[in-house]
Amino acid sequence: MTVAAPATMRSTEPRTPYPVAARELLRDTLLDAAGAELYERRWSDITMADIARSAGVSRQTLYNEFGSREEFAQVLVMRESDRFLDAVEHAVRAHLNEPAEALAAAFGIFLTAAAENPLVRTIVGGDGAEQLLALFTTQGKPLVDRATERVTDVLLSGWPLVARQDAELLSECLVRLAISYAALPQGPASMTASSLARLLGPYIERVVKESSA
Amino acid sequence: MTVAAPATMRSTEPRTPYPVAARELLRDTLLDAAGAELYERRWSDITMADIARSAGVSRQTLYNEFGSREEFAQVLVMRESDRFLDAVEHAVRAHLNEPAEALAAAFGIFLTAAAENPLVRTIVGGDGAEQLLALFTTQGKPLVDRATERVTDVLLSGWPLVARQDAELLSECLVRLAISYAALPQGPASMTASSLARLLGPYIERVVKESSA
DNA sequence: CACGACGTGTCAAGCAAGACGACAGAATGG
DNA sequence: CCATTCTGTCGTCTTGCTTGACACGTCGTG
Repeated sequence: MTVAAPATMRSTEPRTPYPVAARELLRDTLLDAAGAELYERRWSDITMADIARSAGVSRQTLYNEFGSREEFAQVLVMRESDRFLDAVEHAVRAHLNEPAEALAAAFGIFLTAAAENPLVRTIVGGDGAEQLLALFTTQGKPLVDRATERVTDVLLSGWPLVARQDAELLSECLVRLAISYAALPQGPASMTASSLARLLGPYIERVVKESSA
Repeated sequence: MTVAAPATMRSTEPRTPYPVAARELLRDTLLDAAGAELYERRWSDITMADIARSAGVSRQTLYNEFGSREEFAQVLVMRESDRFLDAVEHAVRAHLNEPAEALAAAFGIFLTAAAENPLVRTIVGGDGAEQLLALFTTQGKPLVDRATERVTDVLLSGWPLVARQDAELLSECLVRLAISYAALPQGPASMTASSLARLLGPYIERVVKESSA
């Protein structure tokens, strides 16, 4: 029962000053508003005015904060992908001893989550989300780069002896495969996950083994 | 694994508009700042300027938001007590079938949490917190009233047939006893809790029985 | 006792962020 | 082809936070 000393009261941790927190809150509120709208309408039917109103803010502030509809969508997608990466990271850390298992678990988690995620569903499933879809594919460089970087970091922190180049190659391919299967699923998530584990298992075993030799 | 659909994305729930959330955030940040300061210094050594600075805000906004040092302290204490009441509420709901047990559990939780809570510790333990102490006792009407009301609500929602008057009497006495034992502990928390359960058990059994008759 | 130092509470002026209204340009649909 | 609607931008107005100043009361010190 830790109600007695809430996290906000630990003196050692650096509490975020209000101005910073307020800005963060503003951006989050706007992104959340968009997310909520996406639950009901498709992206092409949601106007900037809708998002601003839904966040309780003027359209101008939305533009001040994000520049344009494009950029806003970019950030929205980015934030969502970060959440996926959190889950993936967690899954990998739970299987540090069996690399292939880690891969299967991470992919399983990812694909399951993706299948349920409303943002992903609206993109994959329906019309009117072409703009968003592009952010994962043709315009997806920022996303792929960032995701690759994060996955690389996870790999290197979990298996420090693996060569960075190997980790980067693996990460990028994983990210691309993840996006591909999220966009166009093939059979159940666990099946896909284990298939990929079989496919990439040998490579993983190899680089891990080499590193520990 | 619910990472896929974060709570902030449920369309049905009423998302809080930014202006409201920002205000809330401002107040919380200030209160948290005070809490953090209380970890290190005593209340009488903490200036309004300290709190404002620690929250990353000007002294004036602190005054705009809370009026005076007194009022600020009042709110601070109030918020903390609300957290305790959350814990108590939770404990009670876990023992809806055995009223006396519920009482013992709630008191046990409460006293244990109070003993560990930094705010309470600074008030009970040391000098320089007389102003805060007063808010629990001589100036404690708002706190006692509010706490009594909340406890009454919990009781009535758990045992709907109990007469409101009985619940109110019991609640007020419980609140007052809780404050008293928090301010001046007597032996271990569990001991005190069971003693009180023995003391008030008969009354509780009585009103519950009467109500179900 | 008088004095300076310090904290509270208040005020006015300055400034930055958001709200509001309006507009050009592009896309959409009747 | 015209009307509508949305995007993106601009200028003005309002609001809220900041800054600096000051009166007042309290405390510790010479």
